[in-house]
Amino acid sequence: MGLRSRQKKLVIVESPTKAKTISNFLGSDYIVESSYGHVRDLPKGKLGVLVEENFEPQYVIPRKNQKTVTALKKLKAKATSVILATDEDREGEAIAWHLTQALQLDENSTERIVFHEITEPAIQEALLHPRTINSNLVNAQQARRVIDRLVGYKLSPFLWKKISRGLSAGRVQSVALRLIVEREHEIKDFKPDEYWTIEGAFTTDEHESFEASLFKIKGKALLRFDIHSQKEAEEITQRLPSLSYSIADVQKTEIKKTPPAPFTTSTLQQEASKRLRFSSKKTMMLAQRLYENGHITYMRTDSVNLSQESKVAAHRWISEHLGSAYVLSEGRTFKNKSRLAQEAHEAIRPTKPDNSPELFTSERDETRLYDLIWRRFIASQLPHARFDATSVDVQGGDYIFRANGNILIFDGFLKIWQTKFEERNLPHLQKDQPVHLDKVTPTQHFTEPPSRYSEATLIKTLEAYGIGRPSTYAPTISLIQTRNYVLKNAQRKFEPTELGEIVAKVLIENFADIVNVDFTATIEEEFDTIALGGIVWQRVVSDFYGPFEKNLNERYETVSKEDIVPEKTGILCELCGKEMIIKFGRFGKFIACSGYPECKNTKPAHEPPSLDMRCPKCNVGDVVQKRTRKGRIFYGCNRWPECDFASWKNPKEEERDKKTEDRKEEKK
DNA sequence: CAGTGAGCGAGCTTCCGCTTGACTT
Repeated sequence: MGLRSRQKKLVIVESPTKAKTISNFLGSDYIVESSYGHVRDLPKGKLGVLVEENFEPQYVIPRKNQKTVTALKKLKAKATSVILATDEDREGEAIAWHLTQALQLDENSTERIVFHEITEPAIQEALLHPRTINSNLVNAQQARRVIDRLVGYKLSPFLWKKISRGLSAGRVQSVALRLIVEREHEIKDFKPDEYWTIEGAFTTDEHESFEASLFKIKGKALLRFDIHSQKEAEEITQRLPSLSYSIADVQKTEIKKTPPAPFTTSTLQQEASKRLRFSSKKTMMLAQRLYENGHITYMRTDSVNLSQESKVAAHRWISEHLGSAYVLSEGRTFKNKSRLAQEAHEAIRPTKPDNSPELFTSERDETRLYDLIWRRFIASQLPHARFDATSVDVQGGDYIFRANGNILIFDGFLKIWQTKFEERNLPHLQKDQPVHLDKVTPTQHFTEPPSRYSEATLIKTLEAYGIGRPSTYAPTISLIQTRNYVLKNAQRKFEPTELGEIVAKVLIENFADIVNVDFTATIEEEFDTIALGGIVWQRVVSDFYGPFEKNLNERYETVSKEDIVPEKTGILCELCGKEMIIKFGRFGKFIACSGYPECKNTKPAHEPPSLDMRCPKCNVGDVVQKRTRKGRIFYGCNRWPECDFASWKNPKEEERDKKTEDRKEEKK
């Protein structure tokens, strides 16, 4: 036994599930183990970057990784050799390199293998062509890590000093916050613009009716604001009834709708939020369970690749259950959008496509998420949907109306993946056929402000800018909420808190180019140059840090706490007579006595919004709207703590509901 | 269901991106 185990080779990957899969392919000559992600990192308690010594990182093995490293060291001692088989990207290469350092392996001779899919032939093939660690790729990761550390650990203390302790800033979280804050400003500044549309109801001689919208006047297509007022709309509508109308043109085309790609982390989080109302955190927790129980492939991915086997399995399921009309002759392939997407990774899909959700029994939410993943995958291998689109122009004098018809002729992937679309039926119409205008309806519209970000749209936006990774979308969204920078309102949309507004303002005014959506994209280009061996990584860090540090030092001097949150109020303390001043805490501004700690008098800086009704409990105070620590709205008496009335429901609405109930009772 | 800050001065707060269990209430 001892002799046998000494002959084994140790293969290290990053996750235990991947280890198990590969172990099944490799048999008894190999032992496959997992590193559980990065084994070394910068220390949590200090900067950990020796800026003056060419940005030398001071890596440590965090306590929680000690056990893993000790175990791997033991296995290494018994093994004939070690093979590093982590992902073929920047982070994967760095994990491999940190392993050589933590396990005292020779980084220039330790075997490094990569594969483009986790199948037996692919892994056997990879074992035949080992390489060594690509230090350029490792260095690109070090630059990324060090810049993130410098930004985070230099900007956060600035906020502690100038605003309040415990705050944070970073390349990713601060841009997320900025997006939410700036969207709020756009909404606040929005001025609605009026415009009108004119609809006509037509009938044919055969008494078939249809609707069309005014589309052209004197050969000129109407733009959105061409009819800007009621007066303009009425001028047009007056002229229309007296004209005689006929069909000027009929165009028929076939429209194809292609199925969406199978899920990545980002699109899964978006759809689960939209369709199931799951937070990204909940989605990831459920997906992790599905993954660990072998039901789905890995849930942190930005790739839309599908293995050939999975396509074959989908093909089989489709032909058995949906019939030959739904079978594609060849599997459908999707292109990866993300520049950093990993060819070796797959989209999130069911591991056994035959396990359709009806057969699936487990916790309800888990099943619903599986159902979503399964449908999206099957749909991706179905034919496109086809529509007959008809466009009909109706002319009367100088005026042309247009009607659009849309009829589904083949549902294709829509059979499995339902999406909203409107079918609109038009009667059979021919060119030059006369029609009658029965009714003209002018409609007033107003442009609407952009909508606040939801989890879904925020993740979509961050991903589009290349900010954050599949493993960080959900944690980032949690972080800006636990920091009290943003809240989710009743519609599950993000609104900045007073604190979030102030933090964003300070960062934008003083560190504009860092909390910018383009910052990540710009440095990613630099990281690419490092990865190709075009520049040393410390040079990139130094070019960034020089100007950054200079600016930071200046801002420490020039930005005063008093400018950010002025303290003066002019109010005198009713307990001790000293002046009351504005203080800034975790929950925003509040008013406190300047005699602290002798006098601990405080009051809220903002009066809570009043419902303008008597407190139902004490009949003396007024009911006001307040928020709990977590941000949830509740209603209480303004005489608190003398009166302890509190309710989740709006007591005014409750009263009204009760009255209508009573009226119903009376009628009976 | 309803909060919050400083200090002799020590020690701490904080980033992003990999990956899962292991402290206890």
